[in-house]
Amino acid sequence: MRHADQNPDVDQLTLTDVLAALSDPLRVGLVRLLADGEEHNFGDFAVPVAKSTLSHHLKVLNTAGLTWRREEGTRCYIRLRRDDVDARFPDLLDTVLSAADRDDVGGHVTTPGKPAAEC
Amino acid sequence: MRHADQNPDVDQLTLTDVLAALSDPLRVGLVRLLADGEEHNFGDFAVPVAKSTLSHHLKVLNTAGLTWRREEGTRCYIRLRRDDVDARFPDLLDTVLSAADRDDVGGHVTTPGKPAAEC
DNA sequence: TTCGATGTTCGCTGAACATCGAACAACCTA
DNA sequence: TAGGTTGTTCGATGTTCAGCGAACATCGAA
Repeated sequence: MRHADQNPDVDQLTLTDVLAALSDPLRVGLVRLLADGEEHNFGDFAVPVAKSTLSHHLKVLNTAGLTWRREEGTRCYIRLRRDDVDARFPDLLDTVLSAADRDDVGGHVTTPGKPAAEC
Repeated sequence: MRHADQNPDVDQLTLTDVLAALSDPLRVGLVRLLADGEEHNFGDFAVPVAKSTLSHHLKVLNTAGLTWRREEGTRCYIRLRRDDVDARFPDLLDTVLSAADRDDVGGHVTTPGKPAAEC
């Protein structure tokens, strides 16, 4: 269940890798969901692709340094690496997320039932 | 000398296309040079690739909506579409250019002799 | 131990992309 | 008219990428 090179070091992040990771609508949709700051796992993403494809996209986000992942038993929890990305590329994530929200980029990425939370 | 679909309309620009165009170090280098706001042509770019490759990259930037091009005789003048991009995706270009400057992304893209200008 | 849930990895495919050199078109100039 | 300059387009080549299903590993629960 482990990736070869997970959670790269902050100073290994490159601008072009981050931009490449964000140049796919599905991945932008994932990042928008992750932008709540919470930890998520696969079940939290309702995407119109096979689970192997979802795994691939989440791996791209992780190796680009956009997400942090942590394993617990058979689940892996994923969270946006906002502070690290902000430290490395100030304002980039905010700017992209704002634009993505305005245009609803990756809007086909939703959450399933998600029981209204806050309880 | 004409491209099929040049200078796309402002509201045709998509976030992911722009980010994809900016996910290549060479193209980021070109954009950094273009960030002076001036018009440039091929001769202004000293890049370590064949001229057909340079043509390709400039076309990618143009179809993504990042540059404006204008033909005059046998030369084509290229300029950054900063106002349009800013209108469509506020702060994005500034943010990316700042990060690119800090990391010197695309630093291998330079200007040749460039006779000190301002005369 | 057996089953279900959760993700990863492994081929595999078709599409897209970066790169080159060569050929071409358009224009300017001598 | 003959060259030279400027940039585009056209194969060709090799790489990367998105996508799938199938197989696998791991864990918790029955």
